Amino acid sequence: MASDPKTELERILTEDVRKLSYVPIDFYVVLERPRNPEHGDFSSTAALQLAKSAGKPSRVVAEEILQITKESIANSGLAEPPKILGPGFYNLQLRQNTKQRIVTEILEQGTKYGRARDRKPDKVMVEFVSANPTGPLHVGHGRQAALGDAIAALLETQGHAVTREFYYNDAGAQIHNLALSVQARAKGLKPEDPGWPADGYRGEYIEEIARDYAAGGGKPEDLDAVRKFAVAALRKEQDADLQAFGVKFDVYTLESSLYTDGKVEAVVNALAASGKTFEQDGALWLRTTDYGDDKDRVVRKSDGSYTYFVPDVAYHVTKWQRGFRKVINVQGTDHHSAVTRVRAGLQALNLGIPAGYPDYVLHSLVKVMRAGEEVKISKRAGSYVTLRDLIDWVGRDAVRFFLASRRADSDFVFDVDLALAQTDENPVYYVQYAHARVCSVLKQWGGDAAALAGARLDSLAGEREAALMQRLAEFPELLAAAARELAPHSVAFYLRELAGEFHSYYNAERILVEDEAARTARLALCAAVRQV
RNA sequence: GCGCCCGUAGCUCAGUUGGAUAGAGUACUUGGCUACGAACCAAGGGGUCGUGGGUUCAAAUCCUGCCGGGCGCGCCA
Repeated sequence: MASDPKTELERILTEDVRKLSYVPIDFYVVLERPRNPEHGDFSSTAALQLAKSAGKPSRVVAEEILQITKESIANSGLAEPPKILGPGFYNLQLRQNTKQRIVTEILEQGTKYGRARDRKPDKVMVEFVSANPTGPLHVGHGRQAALGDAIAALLETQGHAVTREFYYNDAGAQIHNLALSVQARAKGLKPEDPGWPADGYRGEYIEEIARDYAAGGGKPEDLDAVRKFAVAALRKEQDADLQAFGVKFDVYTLESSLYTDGKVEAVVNALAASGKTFEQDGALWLRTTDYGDDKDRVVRKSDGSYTYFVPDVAYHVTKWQRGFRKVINVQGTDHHSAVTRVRAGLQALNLGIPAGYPDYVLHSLVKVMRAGEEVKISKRAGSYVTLRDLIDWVGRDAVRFFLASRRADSDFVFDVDLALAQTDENPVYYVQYAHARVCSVLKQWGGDAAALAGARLDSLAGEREAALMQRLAEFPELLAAAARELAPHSVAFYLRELAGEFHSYYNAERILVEDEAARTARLALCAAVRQV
């Protein structure tokens, strides 16, 4: 199985360069892609790195590298003779037919192109959204849904078996609060009235749920029935929102199940047995400071109940016990204090869980702008903008693309007017348009697209064609890096660039030219772009 | 006050084992449809990379002081 040109060239260069007396035996030559096309397709800064230990100017080292490698490069047939530029950059230009191979490869591999060939043994979980059923999903949940689903998909491209999981609190004080709020509404109270629950939810949806509850014959006095009805209604609404957003989960885990299954109690017992706990003021504490926390944490309160921290640790123990050796939690930065705490709890249990388990992708909150002002409320939820609002305003695809196309930890301003007024120039449509154009030109051509994999590609020698082919060749490496860094935004940027280079090519060159060989070669290139 | 994160073009943002002249989109100016989708393209102006030091062949990137912003600091969840 032939490796890609870059890997092959790195191997050849590394082998040769190590023959130089001053080069360490473990030195690797790494090829980078220069921004400036005049610097070739690949470059190495090996000479600059080695100059010091060699005791020679970097330019001299570069010349020596050039001499010792030029024969192997020529024999490989992959690249033109190397060149030295500037202070000692070693630059390689691929031969035309080396670049052209990528088009055939993409068309032969189809949907497999860019994906890892081998299955990874470790099961991976991505936990995201995990909204409590106390209200409609907000834009922050939307960002999590877009990020989490994209991260899961990225990990799948690398051969991992990925589980998408949603965890929610169905038993805590917030749920009780929800029940009291709906009950108050069912009794005819309004948020402004005396007797309204102290921290009650005030959104319009509370009134709707109360009305539906009464319409179904429910009695306001039966708080347990109110709670069940309200939770079911909100779960249903959240599920509908996620479906409208195109996100599906494999597993839902309820916090209450951790209590009923004895998982929470088991964790408390294990922590107490670990020797890492102590009693103070009638409460049981865990020395999380031993694991880098800034203060110790209460495990069991003086009234005998547990803090939220305990089921959280118990939940992550179940992830480990279910065989997930890699777990990614997508959460808002407002949860970052939980990171150290949860990891500390897991460490204290002595189960062999690594110190950095689980991974976290923390995202900043989304600020929604409309008519030049920040939108902080919505009709339905009251105190925040809902995911449903965004979908209704600008459409599902645009919202997903936007929310996943920014680094998670950057603050994000979502300007609704911009997305609305300039729908045509939205990046998602720009990328989709490139795909549509390829489909259209293939349709006009009317030939058998499957046969393009066998097309002769010699005529693909133009500058734009070379740029496109190189961009296409980067895709597998890009996917791997994006998966490794849990950074789906880099895929969005890549697609923007690929689409841009395609549009530029398409405008400059006619695809359906008279000459048959040139025509099929160009169509093959277009089809490869479409595939990626 | 302490901890984590952020500060790059008017605006929204890329730039991650430190590399060559810091890039896109948007907005603005100008040009391009009798040929494959103008939902597009081509060209132009726009920068003390918050700021002062340090590390080195090389710093937007690493270290550090300061300034500004976000989030978190409960026997809440």
